[in-house]
Amino acid sequence: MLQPRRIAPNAWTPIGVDALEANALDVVRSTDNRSVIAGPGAGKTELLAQRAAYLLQTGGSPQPQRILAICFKRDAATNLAARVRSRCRPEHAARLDSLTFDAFAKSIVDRFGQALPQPWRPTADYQIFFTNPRAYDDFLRTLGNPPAVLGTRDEIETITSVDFERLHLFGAPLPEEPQPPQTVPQWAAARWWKASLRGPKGSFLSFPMIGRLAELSLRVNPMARQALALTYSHLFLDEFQDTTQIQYDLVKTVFLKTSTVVTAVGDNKQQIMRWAMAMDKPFLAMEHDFGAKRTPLLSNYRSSPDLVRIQHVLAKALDDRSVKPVSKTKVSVSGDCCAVWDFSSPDAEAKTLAEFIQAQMEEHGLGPRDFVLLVRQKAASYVPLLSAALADHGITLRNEAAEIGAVRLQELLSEELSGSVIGFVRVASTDRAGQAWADCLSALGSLRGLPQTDERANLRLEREVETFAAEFRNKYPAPVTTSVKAAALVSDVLDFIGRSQLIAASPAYRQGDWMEKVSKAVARHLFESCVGQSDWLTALDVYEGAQSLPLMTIHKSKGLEYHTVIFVGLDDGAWWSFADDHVEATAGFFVAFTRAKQRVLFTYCPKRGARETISALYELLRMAGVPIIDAG
DNA sequence: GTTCGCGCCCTTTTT
DNA sequence: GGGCGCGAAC
Repeated sequence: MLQPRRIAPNAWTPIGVDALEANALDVVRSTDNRSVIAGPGAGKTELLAQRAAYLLQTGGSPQPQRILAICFKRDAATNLAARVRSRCRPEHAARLDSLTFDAFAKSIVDRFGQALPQPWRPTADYQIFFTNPRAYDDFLRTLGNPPAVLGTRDEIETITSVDFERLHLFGAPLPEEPQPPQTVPQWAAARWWKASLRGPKGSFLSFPMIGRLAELSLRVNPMARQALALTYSHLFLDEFQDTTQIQYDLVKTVFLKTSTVVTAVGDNKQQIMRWAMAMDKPFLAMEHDFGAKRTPLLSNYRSSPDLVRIQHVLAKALDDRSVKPVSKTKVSVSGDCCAVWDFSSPDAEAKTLAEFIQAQMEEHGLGPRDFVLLVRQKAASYVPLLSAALADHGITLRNEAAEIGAVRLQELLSEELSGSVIGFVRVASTDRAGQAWADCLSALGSLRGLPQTDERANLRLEREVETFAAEFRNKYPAPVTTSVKAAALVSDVLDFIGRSQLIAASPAYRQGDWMEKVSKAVARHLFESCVGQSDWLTALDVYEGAQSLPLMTIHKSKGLEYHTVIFVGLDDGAWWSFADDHVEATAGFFVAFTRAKQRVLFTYCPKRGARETISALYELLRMAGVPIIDAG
């Protein structure tokens, strides 16, 4: 369905959905800054997708201006871009830049970083590293004595890695001219910056550092700043509750007091990244600084009315002013939509759950991907018992966080390299007219930088792929049987695509040995997925987990939805952190609960811990009328 | 070799 | 809060 080139604003209607609630439509058509606070299932990403379509199709974002959408996670950025592509003409969709915060900040440093004041200027070929608290501890420990006028070595010992990162390294925007340190922590922070910017092998930067450098490089470069603000008529900020001070300062420097219209969406009740430097009250800051008008969304398109009622009890505990959303779906299950199941042993628990899931799949015509097993932490430790019991009922369990060599399964699947290899295996084993061919050709075309209009080049490419597919079928007629063969397959595909093309499309592969690590992980996971499979398409299903029941942590489940959520282990053991920060832990509980469309089950087993520390969570469930059932 | 005690890790995104 | 690894002490 090709959308028209231009639609009059008053003739525009939402695309691909039945309707949008009044407030959502108001935000879609808004011309002022907005902060959209909306609970789970309210359609926040969908709202942004519709707004992008509206602005692009009605000329609200006039040519040649663009829309900048900044998300927190890669998959969210990809997802938003895909939704807009499916609703708009290609030339419209191409005017949306959907990026992660880190990619946005890096692009600024790459463009304007060489114009930074000399003391802050990184080398042009800077490398990226990922921080962990240990890195700060190690750095502080190996630091020499501070200048005597500032203090002593002992003072360094008292700096915690959290304070060092949040307060001393990134607590405030960088000054144009580095100031002489007045305190020992300031001296240590200055040493960190210097060591990172002026290393023997060039600069080594982390993303928080890149964020701060990006902000400074625009602050000292008004021309660049203005050019950027003029490029973007509109700015979208997704998952705004997770915004860090560094990211917010960057947004302010670029877009404050410009004509760019800002739309920030998120949900304070789902703020579970505070320990990762998320701001305290980002929406209040946005409303204060940008004069953003708060617009709540009041519908829940995900969960049944029964679940929404219970969700509201939890929501009240997180924010006593929260308003109960209106459920837009119907109940489709019988029995309790939510219950706590008590078990005498993890063994009994695994058996009962496996039986229940199989029965539910049959009763409601569901697949394994309609269910999720959620845990608070250490997913791998739950795997042995559960996967054995599930296997007895013909269900395969998949730990989404399992490590395949250096790469986590969930990340592996979103890697360009993995997608390419899988794409070629699919092409070689499916009909020439199928979707796989079209996807593969367009992906390869853009990797090689072929313009879509160059018919001759595209035809040549098509013939090249046909030849390669024929060779491939010859060499790998059936799923690979050895890990050596799997590695050879991956290598063959990479040779055909061209490693340098892949690197150009995904700069991350230039970094260190990341490409090597991902290739190895793809080969290993491919080999493991082929075991016992007689045809390629089934093996690919195993690779992608299309027929497996997912197991993951709450954090991983954010943004996802399932027919039935089974939370395993509602006990003090898994929720040890509840005592430290019960607000963030309750937000985690809320995120877990709100993934469900129809049913939420919690399991408890005394062997794993008491339920004293988290009695507040049980009290919330009791208040909502959720029964505790002795399940065996 | 075994045992004790201490400290650390749990939840994570990002080119 | 509990489990694990590591080094010291026996």
